[in-house]
Amino acid sequence: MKVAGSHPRHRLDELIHSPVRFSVMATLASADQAEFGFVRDLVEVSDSVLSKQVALLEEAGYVTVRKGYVGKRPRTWLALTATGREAFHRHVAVLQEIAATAVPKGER
Amino acid sequence: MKVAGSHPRHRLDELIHSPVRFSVMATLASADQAEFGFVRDLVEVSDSVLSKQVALLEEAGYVTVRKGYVGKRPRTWLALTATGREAFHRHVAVLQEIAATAVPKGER
DNA sequence: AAACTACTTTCCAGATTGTCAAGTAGTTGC
DNA sequence: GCAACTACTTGACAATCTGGAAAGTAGTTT
Repeated sequence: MKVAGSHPRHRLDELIHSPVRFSVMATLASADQAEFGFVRDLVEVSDSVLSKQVALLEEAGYVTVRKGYVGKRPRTWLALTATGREAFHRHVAVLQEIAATAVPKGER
Repeated sequence: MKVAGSHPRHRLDELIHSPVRFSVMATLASADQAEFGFVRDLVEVSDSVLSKQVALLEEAGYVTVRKGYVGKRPRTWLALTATGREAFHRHVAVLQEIAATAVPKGER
């Protein structure tokens, strides 16, 4: 039965879909936590872009930002929340679902 | 060795990344061809959105648009080009590569 | 001849994204 | 002790991008 809003596309998480945020989430998903500078260099974004995108992810409750020191130098650590991890996995599952779209023969 | 532009994110195809176009490409990837109306209903977009997005994919050489008739009613068929199919598969591979980001222990 | 089908195109408003420059807060070098 | 530097953060701003609404096109049916 065909229902409005049933295409998996509607279940994509817009916040995660942007390439930068997707990459940041993927990075954090593979580690308990990561330094701001490490993520910035790995994902290859500017300080300002990472800072702003992380603020959005934090607002959404997907990422936590912890500030501390390494010696006397300030350092910021990023980590996924449980919610963020779930949202990321769900988003990836939806992408796969879309990518694997199967149109039955006869229909087209 | 770490090189500028090496994060897989830079290899995402911006044209394919948009949810609507990604869904359209996925649909076409699973069939030889599909009717405009079929794709519109499956992906759940308006005529105008599908028409515009398809025009972009056509310009890029990813999709071909064939107009014909079923009886006396006009009908439009969409299909991926070989280039479009490759671009789609490459894009999906890059998404998987990002999703599977592995940060070595010790680094973070 | 008016309505309808199957799109296409234009106008437009709102949201997103990135760059660049300036700001903050504390630290180090001369 | 003050200018420079580190590690971000914030603000101003321009460039898209996207989608909705509505009008347009071309041919068909009632």
